[in-house]
Parts: sequence; structure tokens; C-alpha cells
Amino acid sequence: MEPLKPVRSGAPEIFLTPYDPGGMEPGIYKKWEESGYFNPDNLKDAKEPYTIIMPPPNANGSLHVGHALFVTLQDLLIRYKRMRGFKTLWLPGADHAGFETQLVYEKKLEKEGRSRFKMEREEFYKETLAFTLENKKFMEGQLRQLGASCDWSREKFTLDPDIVTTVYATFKKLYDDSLVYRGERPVNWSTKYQTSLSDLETKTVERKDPLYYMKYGPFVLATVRPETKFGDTAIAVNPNDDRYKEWVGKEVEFDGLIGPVKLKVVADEYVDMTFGTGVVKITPAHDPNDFEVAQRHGLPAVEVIDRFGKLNEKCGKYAGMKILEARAAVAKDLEEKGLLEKVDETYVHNILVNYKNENDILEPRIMSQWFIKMAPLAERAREAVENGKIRIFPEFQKKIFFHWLENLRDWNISRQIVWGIPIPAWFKDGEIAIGEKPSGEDWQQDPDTFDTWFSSGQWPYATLGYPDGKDFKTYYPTSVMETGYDILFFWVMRMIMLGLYRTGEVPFRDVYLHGLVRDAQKIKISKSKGNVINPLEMTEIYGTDALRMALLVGNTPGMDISLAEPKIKGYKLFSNKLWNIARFVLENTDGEQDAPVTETDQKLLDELHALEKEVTADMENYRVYLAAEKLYHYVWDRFAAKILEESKDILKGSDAATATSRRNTLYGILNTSLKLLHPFMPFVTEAIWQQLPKKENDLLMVAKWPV
RNA sequence: GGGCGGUUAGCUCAGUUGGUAGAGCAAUCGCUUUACACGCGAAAGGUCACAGGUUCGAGUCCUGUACCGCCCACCA
Repeated sequence: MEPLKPVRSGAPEIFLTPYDPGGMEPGIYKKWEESGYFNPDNLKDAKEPYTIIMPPPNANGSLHVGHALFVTLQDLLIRYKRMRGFKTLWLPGADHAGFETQLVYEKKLEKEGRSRFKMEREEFYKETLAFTLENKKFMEGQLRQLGASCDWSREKFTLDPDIVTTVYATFKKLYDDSLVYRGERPVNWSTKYQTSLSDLETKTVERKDPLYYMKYGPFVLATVRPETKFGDTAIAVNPNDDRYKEWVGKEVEFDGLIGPVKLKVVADEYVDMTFGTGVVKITPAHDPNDFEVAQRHGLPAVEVIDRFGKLNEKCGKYAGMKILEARAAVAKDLEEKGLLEKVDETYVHNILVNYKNENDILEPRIMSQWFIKMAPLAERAREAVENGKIRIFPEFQKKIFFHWLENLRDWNISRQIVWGIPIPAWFKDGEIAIGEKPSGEDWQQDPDTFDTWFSSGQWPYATLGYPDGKDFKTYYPTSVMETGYDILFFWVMRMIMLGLYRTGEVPFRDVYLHGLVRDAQKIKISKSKGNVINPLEMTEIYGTDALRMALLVGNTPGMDISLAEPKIKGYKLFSNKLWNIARFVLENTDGEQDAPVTETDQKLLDELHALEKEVTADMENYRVYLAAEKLYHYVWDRFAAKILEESKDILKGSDAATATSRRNTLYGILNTSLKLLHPFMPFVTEAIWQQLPKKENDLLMVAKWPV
């Protein structure tokens, strides 16, 4: 780029060089951090607290553009409130992210030709910890690059000892209150990863599977899973089905593939008369619906598939076969014996899979695990939202919130993975001890770890040191929880439930839900699609301020935003515009002087004042996208294009008083514009502020917000 | 099957309590004008998905329809 022309009069030398965000940003961040004002303890005049707990990023990779969005939104709110004189705490953190990190690390092991199943538990844990801590450190640097003005002195990690202590205390209290129980219940079992998953960690995918119509004693029934027949403990029909009325309550005996079968026929509303033949085989151990039928009718559950997805010793000659292998074998044998009436090859149904890996089909399996009773907790969460103790932005997400609360099942918090917080439960001969290992021999600790959302669900009060911490008293309930709508159920809901349960207070007053960042064509960003936007790379090319503006403008809460490089570039141009406005103004004035203001200039100041009010109102109501756009247009279309242009004539005119008034006005508008823009574009505004000859505060970051 | 959202300029989206439609990018024309060519000026571009209704007035409120997207859900 060509060098700029020399500046006239006494404009600061920095303006001799073009605007260079990449070169100036690290130094500015350092200045902020060293000032100590990220820490609210150093905001001496501030009284009323304003708190945001940062959603702790998973420490298993580098930050993506979704992280950049949350950093931008939260930093915007924090900087705005800090300038307004609040005692602002933005508490950063990192999440060990149990299952997800373990998955990432297992993949890494796979590439190296290793497997966690061939490693000692401790060895695997140690390696994963090292991997996580390394990522965490890297991530902290990236958060700084994005301008996050969070209080690093209060940073928390989900595995910090004090966090674990709090998590344990909550578990104990839930147990004492009978809200957590040890249950033998169906869980979603991953044979690949050897752990159960909560209902939220599953998703359904459509699949075409053969539907076998098999003869079963006197009946014909339709099933996609003939291989589970060895675990059948009943046959069910609908109580209103006249076709089978005579059989209800009777036992049927017939020869099965591996010997005689004797099953009771039960009547249950669950059976749909119109599906298949209206007859269902009940396999309680391998189907959650069948399990419930079995509960209602007092039927036993017989496990026939083991944790590795192989048929067990109860399955005669099929023992040792994998599920699909066994299915084919059973179907073939049924056919040979004339027991297969027909096969519907067009049948499409939904199957449960691992939400992180669609190829990982989850097997329903009965296991002894810890479950949290959701109903009582959900009720309090509903009340809090209903009576406005928690506000949700956008409002329509409230409906989704309520709808979800209606069909809740108990929450399985046991994970059979190594990477996580061990569950503080000990067993001995059917006895259970919670909290600490009891004295005496033979107590065995539960080998499982907590679902990571159980601990992160306690994040707001755990990070603030509940119950005795000084910070808890000052900063709880927090002001706003800003996060993506995609984790409304996983996280926000759990924080509300556990926060209310444990502290008796809501964890936050407002919930601001942002959308997903998509590419220019509105397509979901993913590595496999090759449309990844690396936020750190963008900040290096266009500046963090440009990236932030691109993420803010046009981004309404709860809606996905599309982002593309040209948009970011557009705001780099805006940063440059601001830079040059400052250059012009500072070439022409070295600060405000006492002098009368002309009527024309007073109108300009009034106009600016109206903008201050509007922007402030927008900020208070989370209309940040409007605030950003208004400032953009004011600065570019009004200040630069009109006011500044018409000033050229005034400044070189012969009327000294008018010229002085205009100089003061230009300086005033620049000053205020920098303040209003600072939460949005902290770096360039601070850089210019540093060049102002007269200012109320050395750091723009803690200058007073207009209005 | 239930719920939620969307449909506005070529593309991506704003439009805060109803008052004659806006931005960015792209595309057109013209400009080295003493802050900025990372710039300036000018012009162009829309039956606001469709059909009804309320209103003096509807992109905005109500009813319905269509299409797109997302979430939830135990028909084997």
C-alpha cells in the first residue's frame, strides 16, 4: 500500500500510516489487561453488579466462528455496562466436556493406531487431561485475540477442585431429597463407545429396514428385530382388538428356534391395532416401550444382547453373533422352518443414534444407573419463566421451552467413560453410600462419571463459590446468560433447574439466545463441507473489530446468521473510515476549547444526542443489531459524508467564531462516536482514543458512556 | 405425529408501538475533489409467498393455504 501524505498541523504521527488492525490489536489488548479493569474489584466507583458467566468452551479444539459470536455479544454487553458504571464481571471458563472430548481424543488415538480399551484407565485420563489443558491454554489466547474483556483472575475449569466439591454437594443433596435415584432402567447404550447417553444426546434418523412378519405360536407378528425374540417375555395385543380377545390372559406354548417357548398374552393400550398384525412381542430388556409394558404387567426382563452388541449365551446357536449377523441368521432359519410369512422391504422407521456420530446406533439396554427425577425440578423452572423471573430473548423461544418441559423423562447422569468427574457413590452388598467413602472393607466406588451437563448445569453458582463465596453474594443471580439456542435444553434448562434447586434463586435474569453462524448461502458450516470460516484468520486479515461488526449487524436473537468474508471486509472498510475521520478531525483541532456554539452546531449535537438515546435504548432491549447498524450509518453517512464535508469550507472560512465552534463540534462528535462504538469495535476506537489530545479518561474502555 | 420459525432487491438479511419499503455485498455510470481509491458522487433494482379479514391506512395485527428450515416424539 502507498504511504499516506504527510499530515498537516499537529495530527498524531500514527495517522501517517494506514489503518493496520493486525499490527495494533495485541498491544491494545495488553494495555487493557494490564490496566486491571477486567476485574470488577478494580472498578472503584462502580456499585451495581452486572454479571455474565461465559459459557465455557469445550477445551478440545480451537475456537470456531460460533465462539467468536458469543465472545462478541458478551463482550459487547460487558463493555457497554462497564462504561455505564456497572461493576461488571465476565467470568471466563473452560469445559472438560466429558463425552465429547473423549470422543475427540479417541479419534486421535485411532489415528495413531491405539485404543482406549487397550489402555489403563489412569493412563487414558492423564493423556486426555494433558490434551485438554493444552487446548485450554491455546483457547485463552484466542479469546484474547477476539478482544474478550473477561476477568482472567477468576477463570474456572470444570474440573477445578472447588467446582467438583460443589457438584458433589449437589449430588448428595439430590440424593437426600430423593431426587436422584439408582435405577435399573433402559438406557441408550453405545456399543461403539461403551457408555450410555442421556435422551438429549441421541437423535433419530430415518432408516429403511426389513419388517419381518413371523409366525409366533398361534400368531403372526411384525418386527424389525427378530434377533431379540430370545428375550421375549410376553406377547401383547390391544385390549379392544376383537381378533385376539380370546387369547388375553392365556399362555401360549410352541417350539421356537432354540427350544420350547412359553409366553403369556397381555392386553395393553400401547399396541396399535392398525400396525402390522396388531400383535407385538414384548422384549423388555431391549426395547424401552416393551420395558414399560413389562412394568405394567409384572413381566420379567431377559437380557439377550451383551454390552458389545453380541447375542449372549441365552441365544443357543446364535450366541456370539453380532446383532445384524444374528438378525440375518434368525430370518434365514425362520424362513427355512416356514415361520416367515413375509418380509416388507419398504418399511421406513426411525432409529436412535448417537448425536455425535450417526453411524453409532444406540441399543436400548437395561442398566443400573443414576437418574434425576425431572418433574419437580422442571415445575420450578416453568414457574420462574412463567412469572418473568427469567426473561427469554427472543420471546418465541419461551414456547419451545415450555413445550419441552411437557414431555420430560428422567435424566440419566451416569456415563461409563473415564474422562469426567467420578460419581461419589460407593456400593457394598446392596447398600449405597453417597459423598465420601464409608469406613470399613469392601466398599466399591461407582466406576462411572457424571454426564458433563450435570456439572456444567451448575456452572453459574459453582463458579461464583456457592454457598459461602463473596462473589456469590455479590454477583448471583447473574444478569444474563448469552448462549446458542442449540443448547437451550442441554444447558440453559439444566442451569435453571439446578440453580433454583440448589440456591433457591434463578441463576440469571435474562437469557439471550443467539443463532448458528452459517455461510453465505445459509449452509451449515462444517469441515466436511469445506466452508469453515476461521475467526482468528479473519481477525488477522480484517481486524477483530470488522469480524465483530460482521457478526453483530443483521443478527437478530434466535435466528441463524449468515457470514461471509465480503461482509467482514465491508466492516474493515468501516474501521478504516473511522480511522480517517479521526485523522481529519485531529489534523484540524487539538481538543475542545471554551467557545460559544453556533446554532447550526447545536443542532448537530442535538442530533447526536438523540442517537445516543436510541442506541442506549436498543442496547437495553438487546436490539444490538439495530444499535450497530445505526452507529454505522451515523458515522459514515452523517458524520463523514455530510458533517465533515461541509466542515471543510467552514474551517477555512473567514469567520473565526464559526470555525472554532465547528472545531469543537467535530471533536465532540468524534469523542462521543468513539464511546458509542467502543463496545462494538473496541480496538480501533481505543487506538484512536489514545491519540486524543484531551480526554476525560486515559482508557476508553472505562470512559463514561454518553447519556 | 406435535411444536417453533422463515418466505421482503440478483445474494444475505434489517424493518423496535400499523403511517407511502431499507442496509451490506453484487451489478451500472461518472470522478485521483486539500481524511480515506480500504475512497467520493449519481442512477438502477421489490404486487413485502398466496388468499381472505380488521383498519382512514397492513411488510407489520387476525384467519387460512403453500413451500423451506429447525426442534421434539416409544408404532413394534
